[in-house]
Amino acid sequence: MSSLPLTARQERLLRVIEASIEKKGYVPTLQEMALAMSISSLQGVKDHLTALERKGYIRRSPGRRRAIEILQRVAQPEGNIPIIGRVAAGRPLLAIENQEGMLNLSSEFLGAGTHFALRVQGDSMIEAGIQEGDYVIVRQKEAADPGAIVVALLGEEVTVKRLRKKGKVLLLEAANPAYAPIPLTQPAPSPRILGTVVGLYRDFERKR
Amino acid sequence: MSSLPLTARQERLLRVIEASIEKKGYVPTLQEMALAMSISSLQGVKDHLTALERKGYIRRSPGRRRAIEILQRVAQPEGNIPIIGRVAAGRPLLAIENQEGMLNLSSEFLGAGTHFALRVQGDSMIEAGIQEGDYVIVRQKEAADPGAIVVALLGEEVTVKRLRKKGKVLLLEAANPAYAPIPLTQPAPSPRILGTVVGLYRDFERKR
DNA sequence: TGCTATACTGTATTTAATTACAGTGTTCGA
DNA sequence: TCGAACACTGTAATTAAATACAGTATAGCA
Repeated sequence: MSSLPLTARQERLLRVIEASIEKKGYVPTLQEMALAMSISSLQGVKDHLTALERKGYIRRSPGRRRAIEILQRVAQPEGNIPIIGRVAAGRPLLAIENQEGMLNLSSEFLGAGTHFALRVQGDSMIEAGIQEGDYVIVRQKEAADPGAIVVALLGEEVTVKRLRKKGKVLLLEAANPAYAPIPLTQPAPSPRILGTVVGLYRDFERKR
Repeated sequence: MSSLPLTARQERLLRVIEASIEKKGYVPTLQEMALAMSISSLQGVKDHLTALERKGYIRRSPGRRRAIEILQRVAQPEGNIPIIGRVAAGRPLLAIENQEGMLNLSSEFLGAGTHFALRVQGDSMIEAGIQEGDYVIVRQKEAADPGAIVVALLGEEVTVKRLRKKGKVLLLEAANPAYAPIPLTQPAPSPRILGTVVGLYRDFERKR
């Protein structure tokens, strides 16, 4: 499925075309592409298009105007949230190897920032209405306000907890009396906040 | 926001254009439109486009080729679920007047059928992890299997309940002991099943 | 050292696609 | 009954936009 790598300029052009389709709904002309790429000759653009076609990213119908079909996108469209499987220590959180799938949500519900989705394991947040198997939608950021539901990394494990302030210490508190609160300042596997939970999706059909 | 009504042919053409953009990623030519509409003259197509522009559904850049921007769609794209506000008796469920907004979800999570979303009011399903303010995603159908969570119309009111079979009678049962089960055969405001709940979305940020 | 890919400039040519013009017939409200 | 919107046919003219051709320059590989 994955094709030949693109050069910086080729990727840039593909992004220009994708942006026009996203925003306007139609493919830009070579002139418009040249303008967006700061290339003065159409041939320069055409060469890039030929390369993009050869590498399998687009398909053109020779002769026809503005007939460029995008076969493989480079920029993921707005509101497309990767579902993270295992969070492997060392590897960056949003590395492709971690991704299990995609969840699409209209951006009006999301707001700004980088988001990812995570499947909830265990029943530690059951009293907050978050069940095992639910997908939590997380906005990536290192800090959070007390009271917010956060996703934290504890060694190799990822947990969903509520952030609490008891006096001067910040705690990760489960919404289940069976679990003890964890102070953020805990040594050894020191907790690291990955982001705050901004949404939740539950699938009633394919839940095992 | 809502524009002038379209004639059957005008709506058909708009759907043809939308389909091409959805499938191919680019606007069809007048020739292609004429072929899809079974019109032999380009002028016929052009007349429809002029009408579509006058009515505010598309925007064209005169002279430029394939520069049609769709301002208002007729066919909602795959995975776009209308959020129903009040369900007014008499009016069809999915009438535009009822719609409060749109929720976009990738179709892999939805499956086939017509879907709509509904904001949950009250705490009758609290023990099933469905809270007030949550959006339930509903697949429209009149019947449902026992055990499924359904959306039912009770007179003027819409409720989310679990369908149960007690002996021979079907009951609408709340996941909250404060509410009594309602038999489906109840007279007067006879319950009508609108669909089954297939998903749930909770927004942690704009929840009042 | 020659070959190939990348990354362009600049002008000329061609044609896909829109636009223009001139009609026909129907329906429908004023 | 008359104008206006709708729903087309058919041909000719125009042009937006893709193609073609002729170059320049750099980097990397074998």
